[in-house]
Amino acid sequence: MTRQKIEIKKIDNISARQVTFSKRRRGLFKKAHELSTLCDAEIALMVFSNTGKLFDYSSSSMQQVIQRHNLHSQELGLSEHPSIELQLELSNQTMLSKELAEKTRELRQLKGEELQEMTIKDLQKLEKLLVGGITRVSQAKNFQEDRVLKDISSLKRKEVQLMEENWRLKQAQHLTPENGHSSECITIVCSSLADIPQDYDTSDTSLKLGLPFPD
Amino acid sequence: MTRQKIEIKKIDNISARQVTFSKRRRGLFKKAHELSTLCDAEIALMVFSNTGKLFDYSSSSMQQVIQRHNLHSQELGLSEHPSIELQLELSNQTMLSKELAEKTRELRQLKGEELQEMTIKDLQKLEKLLVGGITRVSQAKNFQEDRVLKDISSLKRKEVQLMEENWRLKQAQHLTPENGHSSECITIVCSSLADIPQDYDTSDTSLKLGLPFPD
DNA sequence: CGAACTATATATAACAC
DNA sequence: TGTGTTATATATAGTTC
Repeated sequence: MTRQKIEIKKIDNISARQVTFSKRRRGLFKKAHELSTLCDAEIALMVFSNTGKLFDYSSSSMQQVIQRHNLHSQELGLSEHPSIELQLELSNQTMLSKELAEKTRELRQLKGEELQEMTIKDLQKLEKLLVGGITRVSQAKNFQEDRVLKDISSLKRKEVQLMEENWRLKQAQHLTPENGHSSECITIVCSSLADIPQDYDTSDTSLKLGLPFPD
Repeated sequence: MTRQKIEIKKIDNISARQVTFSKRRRGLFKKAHELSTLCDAEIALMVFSNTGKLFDYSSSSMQQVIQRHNLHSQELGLSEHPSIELQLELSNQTMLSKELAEKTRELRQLKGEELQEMTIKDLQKLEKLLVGGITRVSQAKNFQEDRVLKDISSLKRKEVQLMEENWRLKQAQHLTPENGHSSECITIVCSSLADIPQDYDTSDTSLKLGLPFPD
C-alpha cells in the first residue's frame, strides 16, 4: 500500500512479517477505535499473533461484547442445551489434538527422526528449512559469544582501572593515614564482577565462532 | 480523512453516521482480513451498530477465537456453574494448549525465528540438534536419490533387453511370419515404465548428492 | 531490533445522482 | 438509502540509521 503494492498472502520473510504485523495491528486497532467513537458502535477485536501472543481491544468490556455476540449467534447464554458448551470444548479439543500431532510430527522430521515416508522434494524442503535455521542459530550464537567476550574485556579494563585507583588511594593513605577507605574499593570490584553473564558456560572446551562446518 | 479532516468523536448527523459506519466497517473488515492473511494471525472482530445489529468477522471460527481468548484471560465467562465434565475438558484443554504452545515455540526456535532470549548453552544445544537433523535428512535424501538413480539405470537395462528381445522377435517374424507378437512387448515396456517413482521431480535442475555445504 | 522517514497505495468525507 | 466520483487524509512497504 505504499512504495510498492503487495499481494495479500502470507509474508514469507520472517522479520518483514513481524514488522508488518505490528504496524498493521496498530493501524487496525486505531481504525476500530475510530469506528466505535464516530458511530457509537460496540466493538471487540481479538488478534493472536502466529507466536500465540494475544492483542485485544474492546470499546466497552470484552466479556460484555462476547456475551452479546453469543446471544446473537445462538442461544448459548442460557442452558437450553445443557451440553453445548461441552460439545464446543470437545470439538475444540479435537482440533487442538490434531494441531499438536501435526506439530509433533514436524518437530520429529526436523530432528531427522521420521524421514522414511518422505519424498525427495519434501526432503529438499526440509533441508532448506534446517539450513536456514542453523544459519540463524549460528548467527545468534556468535552474537552472544561476541557479547560475552566484550563483557569480559570491559571487565578486565575496569579491573585494571580499579586496581590503579586502589593503588593510588593506598599511596595517598600512606602519606596522610586517616581511615580505611581501601575496603570500599574492594566492594566496588566485587559488585562489578557480579555483572558477568551467568549463562556463559566456561566448562565448554571449545568456543567455536564460525559456522559449524569447518570444511 | 479526505475532502476534510474530521475530528474523532460521535457523528451527530444520523444519516452521515450510518454512511460512515458502513464504509468504515467494510474498511475495517478488509484490514482485519489482510492482517490475518499477511501475518498468519488469528483474528476475531465483532461490531454492533448503535441500532443493535451485529457484524462479525473471524479468520477461523469465531467460537474458536473466543475460546482461545478465554483461555488467555483466564476468565471462562460462558457459564456460571460449569459441569464436572466441562471443568475436566477445560483443564484438559488448558494442558493441551500449553503443550501446543511449547511445541510451537520449539519449532520456531529450530527454524531460527525466536532466538533472542536464548543463552549460549541453549544455542549450542539447538545447533547440535539442527546438525543432527540435517545429517539425517541429507542421508535420507541421498538414499532416495540413489534409489531413483538405481531405478533409472535398472529401467535402462530393461529397456535395452526389451529392445533386443523385440528385435529378435521381429527377425523371427521375418523368417516365419505368423501373428503380431510385437504389441505384447510394447505392453511390457509400458508397464515397467510405470514403476518410476512419481515423486521424483525432474524439473529440479541439480541433483545434489553431497552435504549442502560445499566448503 | 526499533524508530524515523518517504513515496505510494488506500481509505474515505463530501458531494452528486 | 445506495452507488459512484473525487480530492485529500491516512496507512504503510521499503528503506535508512
